[in-house]
Amino acid sequence: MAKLGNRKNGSRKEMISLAAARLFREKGFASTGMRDLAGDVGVEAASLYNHIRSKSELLQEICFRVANDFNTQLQQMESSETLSSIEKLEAIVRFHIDMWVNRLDEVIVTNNESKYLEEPYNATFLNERRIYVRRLEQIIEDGIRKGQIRKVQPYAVVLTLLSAVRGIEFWHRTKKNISASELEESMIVHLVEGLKK
Amino acid sequence: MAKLGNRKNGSRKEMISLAAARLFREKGFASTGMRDLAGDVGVEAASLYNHIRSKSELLQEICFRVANDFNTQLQQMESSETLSSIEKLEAIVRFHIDMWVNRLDEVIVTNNESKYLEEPYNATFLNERRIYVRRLEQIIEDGIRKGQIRKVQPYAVVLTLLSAVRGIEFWHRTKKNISASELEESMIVHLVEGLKK
DNA sequence: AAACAAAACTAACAAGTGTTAGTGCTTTAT
DNA sequence: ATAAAGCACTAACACTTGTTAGTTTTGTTT
Repeated sequence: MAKLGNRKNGSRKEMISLAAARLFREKGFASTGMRDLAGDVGVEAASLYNHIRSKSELLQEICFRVANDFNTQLQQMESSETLSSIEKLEAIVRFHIDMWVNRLDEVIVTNNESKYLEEPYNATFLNERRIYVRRLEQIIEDGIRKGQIRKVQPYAVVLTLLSAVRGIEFWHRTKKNISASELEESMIVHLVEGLKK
Repeated sequence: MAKLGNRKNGSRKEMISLAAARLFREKGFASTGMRDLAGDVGVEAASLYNHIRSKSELLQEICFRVANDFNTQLQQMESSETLSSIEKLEAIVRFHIDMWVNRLDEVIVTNNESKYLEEPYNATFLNERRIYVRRLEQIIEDGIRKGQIRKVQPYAVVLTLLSAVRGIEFWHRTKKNISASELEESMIVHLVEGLKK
């Protein structure tokens, strides 16, 4: 018998998840058929079900994998005792930019298609997002209290930061005369520099 | 006979378009069925076709109506001879915020669902967007040349500005202890103030 | 009241949806 | 070699999709 977590098994499942992320991004979750996905993987639609439980499961794995990566990095920043609030914020924004540059498919799907998660996953996801925003607000509030950050509306700033990096999606589409690192530096200066006291 | 452009006719079509915008936003274009839409309007699905040509047409009207409103306002700013570059930019960002606050359904559909436009509408739409970005870049380049704006990467700044305001979507979902005008001022300060020389 | 069009209805269509059942080939473990 | 599991296949299911045809009801104009 082939062991569970086999190399072949693993890579097959990964291939499906990868193709799903790309298709969900390009065509949207609802418009991506299992026959589309199967075609991309090079297999009949029914064969996919030897590797996955459902179409929904694919979306769940993508969304929560991404959410988990964001949460993990945030926790690392929170637990740092050497970084200033502004340095934490900058590192977090850089991480977001990095995710949007290097894992575009998954991140876009997580942002745009998470509403198609079945309950209770959808509710859980929205709740996790709310908490994530709250934790970012607290870093800013901390910074203001310690005199490292200008007096701003923490919630408004968090909304702006999280959304601003979504512009990278369009940068991907029309590769301009600007590199990823130039874009990153420009965004950091524009978004974070102005918060310093 | 009832005249074309009748009050009843007009309001019926408007009702359909309005309901479509709301449903397309909530459920996505692909997941919104004509039977869903008909149910919201209070009519059978087939009856919709006395007022519209197709589901696609509804999306086209929403997307190009919004695009047109953005283009019109941009043109007004471009043709101003009294405003400085930074003042133009601020007015444009305020207009974007205003659209995201007051016409959320249409704007979100335009942003998220335009990919479902049929050709050649999709290509036209993407092209119009590209041109819109280009024109914003030129305002920034102008401001830099005239010494009114700091030396920044115009393209990166435009991407950041256009995307940052998308955060308003989440503000809508979870009405926080912050008003629309507070949010607007906060965003303007965060996004535009830092560009001044 | 007669005429006419606007706009609602029912019924149906062809195509596409995610998914299951059942079968057999291929690979791995004993 | 033999048993077991992995994995792909075909065929089919129950359902939903956007849309059309044809008919009847509603409302306005002459």
